[in-house]
Amino acid sequence: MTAPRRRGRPPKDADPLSRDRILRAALDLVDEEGLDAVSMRKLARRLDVDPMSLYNHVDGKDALLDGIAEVLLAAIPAPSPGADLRTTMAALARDFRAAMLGHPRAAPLVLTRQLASLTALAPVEAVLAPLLAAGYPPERAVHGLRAVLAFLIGTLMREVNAAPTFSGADPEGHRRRLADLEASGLPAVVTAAPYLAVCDHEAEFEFGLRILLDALA
Amino acid sequence: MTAPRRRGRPPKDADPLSRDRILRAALDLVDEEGLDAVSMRKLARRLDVDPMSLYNHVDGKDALLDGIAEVLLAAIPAPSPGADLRTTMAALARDFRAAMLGHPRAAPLVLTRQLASLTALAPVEAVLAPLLAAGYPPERAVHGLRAVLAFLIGTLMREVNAAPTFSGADPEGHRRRLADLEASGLPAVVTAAPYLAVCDHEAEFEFGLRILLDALA
DNA sequence: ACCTGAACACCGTTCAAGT
DNA sequence: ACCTGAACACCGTTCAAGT
Repeated sequence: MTAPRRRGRPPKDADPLSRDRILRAALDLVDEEGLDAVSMRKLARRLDVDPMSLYNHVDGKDALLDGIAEVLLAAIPAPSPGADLRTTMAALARDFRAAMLGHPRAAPLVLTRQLASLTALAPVEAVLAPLLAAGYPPERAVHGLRAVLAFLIGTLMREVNAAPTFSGADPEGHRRRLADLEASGLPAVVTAAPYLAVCDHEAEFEFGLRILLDALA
Repeated sequence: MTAPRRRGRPPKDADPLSRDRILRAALDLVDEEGLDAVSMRKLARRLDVDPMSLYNHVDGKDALLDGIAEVLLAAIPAPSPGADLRTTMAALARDFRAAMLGHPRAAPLVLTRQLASLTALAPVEAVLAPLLAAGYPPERAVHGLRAVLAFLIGTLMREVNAAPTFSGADPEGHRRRLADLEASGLPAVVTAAPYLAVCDHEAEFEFGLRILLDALA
């Protein structure tokens, strides 16, 4: 059995606390138990530390959540410059999506919050450069960038919030949804019911990305 | 001074509690103090009622938030059927946006949560009908619907989260953002800096909507 | 500089008791 | 059927006390 913690600094054998270690533990916590389960106290318990110790490295709960979002954003690989618009944009969009799907329960933190926006300047450069090279006036290039970003955020929000059943094989749920749609009596809804009752997120993502890139090219 | 509340049913002169009255008070609370400020106890205080009384009409805090989202969705006017795709879709998108901007602090509830999806079948019909009439196969019509919806959600999420300053006239913040962008040294970012430093949400919305409708027409 | 514990002002919700 | 209050198991954060 371990001796009870005394006051003051911890024995030197304990791993020192650090912002980095805290953020990694927080992301683990979100992955395992979801966003609502995050609390300073529970996180401290996981790190075997007093709750107030966290405040030496993180500015409070809100800053902690911002920090998790940053960790997620940092996982997006750097864009390789120089390719044409379609290639660059599609690669960035797919990498962004992959990063979010790697941590679906934490993803709303980056999709929902006001990103400091300066943290993500490299991808912005990677997208704007080919747009400008293609002769877009800067104002229109920014519009294009923002339209694609909005689509990305909306698609991913749907994807990470969707019940895991909605996409995959849950025959019972699927049958019930289909029946509900067909019972609506609305003609176009009834016609499209088989496609409304399921959602292949990958296909939706690729479809939307394609028509947006078509529109910009 | 008012006599203290006794146990049991309230005196007959008090407005009876009801799901509807609770949801309206909750929406007011969100509008005034933001989503984080919503608590069952504070809401009960506003209604001059014991916190536990709310549970007779609402299934708990999560159901309360769902209820607020439904109220917001219900504020979208019914689509007028029969017009062509572009007219219908643009009208629906603008009405949806207007409803969210009417309650920007509550909007994330409908943008973020898994809508029961069956509550909003009328707009789905209104969008699918002209797509099918234009000869779209049902599967592609559903793709189109979902792409536009994703764009809408992403745009509105940015809009309701953005600092009010980012769009309007805050010369100091604007100057600082512009300086930061120009200091990045990234050539495309520097070129587009004047447009990256501000965001006219209305213009972004109309631009994205236009290119999506172009792509679908 | 960093860690700790007690304390304060809150939460959501269960449950038994009222009318 | 509906409302109430006490109680339980939690929160985030301030502040003084430790080393």
